[in-house]
Order: sequence, then structure tokens, then C-alpha cells
Amino acid sequence: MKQKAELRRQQIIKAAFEAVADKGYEAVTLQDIAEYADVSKGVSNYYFKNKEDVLAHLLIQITERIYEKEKTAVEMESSAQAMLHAYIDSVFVGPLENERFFKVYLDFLAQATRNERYREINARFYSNCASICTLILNRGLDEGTYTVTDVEEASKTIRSLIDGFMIQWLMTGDRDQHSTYKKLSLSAITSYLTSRTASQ
Amino acid sequence: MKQKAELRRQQIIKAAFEAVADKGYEAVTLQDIAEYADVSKGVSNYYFKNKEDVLAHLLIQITERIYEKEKTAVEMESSAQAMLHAYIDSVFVGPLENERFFKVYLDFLAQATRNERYREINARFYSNCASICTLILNRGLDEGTYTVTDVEEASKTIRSLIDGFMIQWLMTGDRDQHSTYKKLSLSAITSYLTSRTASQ
Amino acid sequence: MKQKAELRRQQIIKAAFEAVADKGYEAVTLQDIAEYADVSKGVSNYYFKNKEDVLAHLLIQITERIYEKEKTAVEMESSAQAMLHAYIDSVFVGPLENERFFKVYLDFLAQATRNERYREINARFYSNCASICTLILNRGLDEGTYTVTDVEEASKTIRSLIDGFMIQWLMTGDRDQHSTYKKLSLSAITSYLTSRTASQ
Amino acid sequence: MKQKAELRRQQIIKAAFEAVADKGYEAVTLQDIAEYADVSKGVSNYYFKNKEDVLAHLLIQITERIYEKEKTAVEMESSAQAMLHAYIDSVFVGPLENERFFKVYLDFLAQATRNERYREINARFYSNCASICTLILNRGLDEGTYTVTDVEEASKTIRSLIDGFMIQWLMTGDRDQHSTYKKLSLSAITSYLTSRTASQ
DNA sequence: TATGAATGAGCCTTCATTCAT
DNA sequence: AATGAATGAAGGCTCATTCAT
Repeated sequence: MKQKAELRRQQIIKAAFEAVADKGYEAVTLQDIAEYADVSKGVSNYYFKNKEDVLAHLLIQITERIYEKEKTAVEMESSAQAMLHAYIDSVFVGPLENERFFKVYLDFLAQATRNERYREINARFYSNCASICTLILNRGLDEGTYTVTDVEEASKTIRSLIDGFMIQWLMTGDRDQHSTYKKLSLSAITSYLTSRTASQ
Repeated sequence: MKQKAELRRQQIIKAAFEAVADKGYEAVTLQDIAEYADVSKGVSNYYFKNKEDVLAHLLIQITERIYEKEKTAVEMESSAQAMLHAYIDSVFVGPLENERFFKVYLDFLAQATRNERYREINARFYSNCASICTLILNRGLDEGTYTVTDVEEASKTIRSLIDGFMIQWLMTGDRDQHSTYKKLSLSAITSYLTSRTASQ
Repeated sequence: MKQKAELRRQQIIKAAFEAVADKGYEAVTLQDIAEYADVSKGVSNYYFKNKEDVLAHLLIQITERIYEKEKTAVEMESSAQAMLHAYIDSVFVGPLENERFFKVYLDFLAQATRNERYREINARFYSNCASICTLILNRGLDEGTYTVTDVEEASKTIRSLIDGFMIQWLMTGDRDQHSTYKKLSLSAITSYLTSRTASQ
Repeated sequence: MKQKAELRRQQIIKAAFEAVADKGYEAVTLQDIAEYADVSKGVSNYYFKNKEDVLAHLLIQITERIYEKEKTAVEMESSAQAMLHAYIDSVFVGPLENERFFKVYLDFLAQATRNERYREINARFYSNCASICTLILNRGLDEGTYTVTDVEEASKTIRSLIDGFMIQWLMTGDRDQHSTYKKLSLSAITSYLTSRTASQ
């Protein structure tokens, strides 16, 4: 019984992702979601409190899935740089997938500035990302590969570079530049992590 | 005559900014904008083609104003680090102002993924920001302060760090952390620009 | 299920007829139609694509219903003059009904000058009316009662006289003159159909 | 002083005709009329009580002008058939002019079913048309060319045929058929006027 | 459990009209 | 005499939500 309900909820969340990716956070309607899920209009309201509830669950889901994937990928490697590569490969997985995911994620970020619940979900995502970065950084520090002194600070910097470059790539409107921005990310992060400067 | 019309348009754009900052890009109504501008409902449509036209002009305006301010601030300095400081001071001008501006800007970024016009306006902004960074970077390279090899790449990296940290700060929901993220930005950028690594 | 939807559509079309008859084609609002149908504001848009779609269906319906009634009436008679009488009786059925129908029809004619879709629907109506006239005329020619040589031409002439007199009657604003104009129609048509002139 | 005002009124009425011919009675706005007249938006309201007042004056004007033209044309002829030809030539003056005039006139007829003032203006027009027909008919009766017994009735029949055929022509949407419907009109009217039947 | 008909609030937009200049 | 800025009512339409089935 419960299982079937959970399946339905998954089906709706999945459809919501596709719908939001195609139409945008605000433009999407419950009707759209129902059509993508191939169910009737009333179903969303049956399994979720309201539209925002569907979308909040969508945000939870995509951020968790992304985290799981990234974590798994990173944990398969042993050296810091291999881990970093694996991480960046996981993040910049490909133009089509990134476009869909990041459009949706950016929509949520914009909403989150005015929506406490979304902000909390994102905080958990940030925290998860930081845990991955911490893994990599600690390895790099152990190895002596990395020079950064503050792990938390470095985590945030990595996150900034990833988000910043991903947004810039999206704004080009040119899928072909995906690999360029991926390389840019990797290079900037590596450069940052391995810098030896007077200021540090 | 013409001047008065331009004033009215400014009044509406200003009101639109306040309204969007408070309510969000999609949530804002022409009614809202009218109320913020203390004019009647029909005025926006009198001075602009439609709602999107108001908002597009808003995006143009805020990106241009920001650019002018940053440019002016940077041009008043002579050393690379002083210029960078001035730049970061201009960007992270203060929690209240940053919060209002960046909420609105993030809204536009999210819209821009599906709106060519917004993407173009943002491209001009990016290009302007890059010109400021280029100023700083060239000075730093002349001075020998900076070690980066590719100015364009470095510009993008600086932009990424600024956008990325600003978003992270917004997501904390905590205005008091503004100075923390500002310092983080400056430190990460400086570190990146002055790094001496094997990879470079 | 489907049947109930069709009933609702009928209900809305009927209400649209009453509303247009009372208020006029352009003056009528979806709100009006909803009120006449005793349903909520959104129903018209649920069952029809938009306002014009409701009205186009209304035009189709009234022209088809009128045609059916006229056809049935004419087919029950055997002599040409009896058929013509039946036809005119069907057309000039009574002041109240004629007033409602013809006000609406005249509204549509005026719209049709700028609306291809309405013109097409009216073309079908014209064609149907012509088929009735052809029935009558062929009978009259067989009988030797009528003298006209060109059936198609005569059909159009009959249609002209009916429309022309109906408009003139409407323009009097005097319901009591209905029978006068009806007689005028019959007399003019009969006279035309049975004329023996040098020119023919 | 008075003269200049009258000129302005004429200018506006002329513009209103063009605007209504192009856009339709209901679609036309005071802004449209102002633009066609190359004056400012407020002028219509300065010289006329309101929008309907402009349009009522337009109806008066076009019906009077048409009447004058037709009357003049008919009065230049001496035989009944020549007068009738002149009349029909005046009415079916050409596809372009007829289309513009009759679209507008049909719009007014549709409005007139719900507008007493328009109905009165049209009644005057009808009466004027009847006076022309009476001229022709009396001449034809004097000559012995026409056989009709009731002049008033015949006038109305002529009007019916003209309006009816003009509408049918408009509904074809085919300007090239103008001459066909013109001939049809003339032939039907002649046939009616010269018929010798048992019923008369 | 699931449907989808129905509701009605609320949005953007248009436009006649007013009125200060 | 003329302008055109400003108003605000009103309409078409969309859509989240409710609810009877």
C-alpha cells in the first residue's frame, strides 16, 4: 500500500522535474506535471499538499541524487587529484543533463531567496557538497598536493567556482562550450588549491 | 516634455526594482509596480510595451548602474591590489543593498535560461565586468603582482567567485555573514591570481 | 461522460445565444454567458478554446437549426406554393423569435466581413438555404407555376428578399409590423417567381 | 470660428469612416480615429460628446452622402429604366468603394438593433432611399413600363434586393463577383417591377 | 485510489474619458 | 483650441484548488 503511494509520488516528482526543466519553475502548471506523469490533474493534489509541496520534494530529490552520484564517484578514487577529477566529471556530466538540471536548480535558487523551506533544502545540499570537498581536500592535504589552509573555506570556494562557471556556461546559450567551462572549472580549482602565495 | 516622460520611466523602473526585490520576478504584478511608484495601474502599460518590457529595462538599468559604479571605483586606484579591493568593495557594498540587488539579479539569471533577450543583456554585463577585471589584471601583470597567464580566463574565474559567493551568502539567509563572504571572495581571488603552481 | 460534456457545451451555447441576443455580439462578456448559463466564470474557457470559439459554435448551431426546421417544414408540403408558404412561415416564425435570432445573425454578418471563419459558416448556411429554395423552385418549374429560368439566381433573389425584409422589419423597431413584412416577403417572392416579362 | 470647428468635425468623421472601414465598428478606438485624422487623442472628445457621438455623426454623414449621390444620379435621367440603371450604378459603384461603405453600414445595422439613435438615422436613410425609388417608380408607372401597384411596397422590395445582394456579395469575400451581383440586382428588380402575374 | 469538472481569484492588457496645461 | 498624461473600470484568460463521483 505504502509502496504504491511512494511510487506515485516518485512518478509525479520525476514528471515535475521534466516539466520544470522544459517550462521553468513559475511557468509550470499542475496540469503540465500531470501530463508529463501521464496521470490526471487531481493526482498531484492527492499525493502532495499543494503545488509548492511537489516542487519542494523535487528540490530535495534532485539535490540528494546529485550528491549521491558525486559522492559515489569520488569515493571510488584514491588520490586527491583523481577524486577532484571524478568530482568535476560528476558535476559537469554533459551539456544536456547539466542544462536540464542546472536550469531547474537555478530556478530554485532564485526562489530560495524568498522561501525559507527551499533555503533549508539547499543548505543541506551545500553541506553535502562540502562533505565531498572535505574528503578530497583532506586527502590532498595528507598527500601534500594541496596548499590550502582552511578546508571549510576551500569547500566554499570550490562550490563558488562550480556554480559560477555553470551559470556562465548556461548564459552563453551554447552547449558546445560545456567542455570549455568544465576545463576552466578544473583549472581554476586546481590552481586555487595548489597555490603557493605570499598571502597564505 | 521628453524629459518628463523619461523621469516617469525611471520612476517605474525604480518601483519595479523595489517590487521585484520584495516579491520576486514572477510574483510581482503590474499592480504592485504601480503601487510602489504611487501611480495608477495603467501607467506601466502607458510607458512600456508590456510587463516584460518593464522588467527588461530594469535588468538593463541595474546591470549598467552596477557596472558604472564598479568601473568608477576601480579607476580611482592605481595599484592592482588597490583596484581589486575597490572592485570587491563595490561589489560587496553592503548587506542590505547586496541583498536587494542580488535577489533581483538571481531572478533574472533564472529567467535568462529561457529568455534570449535577458541573456543578451546579461552578456553585455558580463562583458563589462570582464573589462573591469582586465584593467585590474593587466595592471597586476605589469606590476608583476599577478601570476595568471590568461586574462580572459582569469576574468571569468573572478566573476565565478563573486557570483558563487554572493549566492552562497544569500542562501545563508544571514545578513551578518556578508563581511565573511566578502573576505572569502577577496581571499580566494587574491590567492587564485597570485598562485605559483606546477600546473601553471 | 462524453454526453455530459456535450450537454454542458450545449448549455453554454444556448446561454451565449441569449446573452448575445440581449447585449450584442461585442458587448457580451464571458461573464454574461456564464451568468445566463448559471455556471461559473471559468466554464466557457473550460469547454471552449476561447470566446470566439464559443461564438463560432453558436453561429454554426443557429444556422444549422434554422436550416433543419425550414427543410423539415418545406418537405412536408407537396405543391410549390405550399412549400413556399411553409418556408416563409418557417422563416418569419414570429416577432419574438425572429427578433432574437435575427439580431444575433445580423451581428454575425457584420463580424463575418472581417472574419473568415464566420464567412465560411455562413457560406454553408447560404448553401443550405439554396438547397431548400432549389427544392421549391424545381417543384414550381415542374408544375409550371414558376417562370424563372435560372434556379441558382432565383435562390439568391429569394435569400436577398428574406434578409432584406427581415432587416427592414428589425429597423422599424416595431414588432407588430412582423406580419406586414412577412406578407411583403411572400408577395415579392411570388411576384418575382411568377413574373412574365418581355425581358425573360 | 464656427467654420473651423465644423472642418475639424468633418476631419474626424472622415477619419472615423476610414478607421471603422479598416478595423470594424467595435474594434476601432478613439486612438485609431485620432491617428487617421492626424490629430491628438483628445480631439474627438473635444468636438464630440463621446465615442458613440462620433460614430452616430459618421452614420448620418455616410447615409446622407450616399443619398445625395444617388439622388443626383437618378435625377439626371428621364426614362424609368435609365433612372433605375443610374440608381443601381450609384449603389453598386465599384467593389472597393462598396466594400468599405457596406462593411461600415452593416456594422451600423447590427448596432442599430440595440441603438435607437442609429435606428432613427437609418429610418431617415430608408425614407430617402424610398423617395428615390418613388421617383423611378412613378416615372415607370407613367410610362407604363412598370406593373407594380403599390409604390411603397415596391420601394421596400427594391431596398431589400439591394441590401440582400450587397450582403451576399460581401459574404463571398470575392471582389470580382461585384459585377455579377450588380447584374443580379438589376435583373431581379427589373423582373419584379415589370412582372405580369395572375396574383397582381 | 483516482478523476476531471467546476470554481473563482487574480493577472495582463486595453481603452474611453478626464483634465491640467 | 488642443494635447496627451493619467486614470481606473472591465474583459479575456489562466490555473491552483476543491470535491462529487
